[in-house]
Order: sequence, then C-alpha cells, then structure tokens
Amino acid sequence: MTRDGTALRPARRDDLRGLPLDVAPRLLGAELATDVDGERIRLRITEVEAYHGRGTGDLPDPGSHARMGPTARNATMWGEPGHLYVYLSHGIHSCVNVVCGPEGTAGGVLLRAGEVVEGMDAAARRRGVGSPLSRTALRDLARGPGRLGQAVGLRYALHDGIDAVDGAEQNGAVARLMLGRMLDDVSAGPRVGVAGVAGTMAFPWRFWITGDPTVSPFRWGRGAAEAARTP
DNA sequence: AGTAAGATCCAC
DNA sequence: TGGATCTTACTT
Repeated sequence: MTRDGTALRPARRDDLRGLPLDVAPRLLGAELATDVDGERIRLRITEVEAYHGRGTGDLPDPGSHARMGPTARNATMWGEPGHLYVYLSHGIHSCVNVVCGPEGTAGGVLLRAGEVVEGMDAAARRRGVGSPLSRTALRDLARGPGRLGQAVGLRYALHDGIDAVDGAEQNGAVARLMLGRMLDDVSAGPRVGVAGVAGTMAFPWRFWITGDPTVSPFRWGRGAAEAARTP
C-alpha cells in the first residue's frame, strides 16, 4: 500500500507486453524497488517517456536508440519485456528504462523522475548530498533520469538487462517493479532532450503525474527548440 | 582511424 | 551557458 492508499502488486511479464506508448502512463505511481550492494531503495515513479524502435507500432520513432535496428548497445530493448535497459548517457549518467512491447520488437519506457519513498539516506549518499536532507534536496534525489539512476544504484554495463519481474540477482543487484491502478491525473507532452521532430509535439510521448514536485523541469530538446525558433 | 553528437547534470 | 567524460555510430 502506498501513501495515497493505492494497492501495489508485483508486475507480471504480461503487463509489459503492450506498446511502450500504452505502458508508459501505467508506470506512473508504480514503484521500482532495488537492492544494490546491500542498500534498499524504493522509488515512486512520477515521470516517464516512451521509446519505440524500428518497426514498433504504427509510428517509427526517430528519437529511439533502436531506430536503426538491433545493435550491441540496444540489444536489451529487443529482448523480453520486464528487463531493464540501462545505458550510459553523455559518458556520465546511467539511465534506466523498463523494456516493454512484444518480444522481438524494440521498446522501452525511460524512467525520468521519481520520489524516493524508502532508503533516502542511502540514495543521498550515492548522490553525494549531505544529511539532513532539506525539502528540496529530498525532492531532487531522483529528479531527472541521471539522478534517478544514481539514486537507485543501477549502473551501465553492470546492471543492463537485469530482470525487474522475476527479481533475479545480477552483479550484486536486485530490481523489482510494483504496479498499481492507472492514475487519473496524468499529463503528456514532448520528450526532453530529444533532437529533431522526435522531440516535438509530433511525439508527445512524455508522461508525468500532474503537479508532482519531483517531475523534472521541462527543457526544450534541440529539435523542438529549432522548431520553436522557426516562424 | 577519426569524429561528432548524445534520452544529462552541475557549477560558473 | 559551457564543460565534464566516454561510448556509439557514422564518415573517410
């Protein structure tokens, strides 16, 4: 049971076989629990983005790592739903996606922000912020995909492909996804930091819990910024 | 082999 | 607003 009285249950593989665009909003209010190096974190998911792949769904997704087909990097995105695709962003940040969509097609939901509801101290240590946590420091623990990855402790290469449905241990880490009912107050808009038309309202594939303080501040993607400047 | 850009964050 | 930091993928 969560704060708002929502009942959560372990995610089943079948919950995640749908297209990322359909699964993404269902992950809002869900929780990701991790146990990494003996430290347990529970994260309430507040902001996500859907990514498809070549040939996934009716619309090809020019903003996806899988837009050109299977590669060594994006292999996890083409595999069994329920695993986590963990990739390195800008050489620094490990970002976490829940793989979904039918097996053999590419798809994932990027976890962009969340609220740490258990293990705040461990998350703060990993993030390098001192205790006691101020209100804003607590809010910022997992606000943005890079911070989120660091807070939950999942790291590129080591934990890419870990199974969040069966909870199998991988390189000292365990991850589990817990789902609840679909929330009522969900907003949608352009994805953040995505270049080209994929980052514009042509792809309103970012979803967040309306009004939640842990949702990351909106920043124009390169393509969207260019589009906005062009009269 | 070389290079440019990237689903970001933080300090200046 | 720019630098960090390194991997990937595309170009020569």
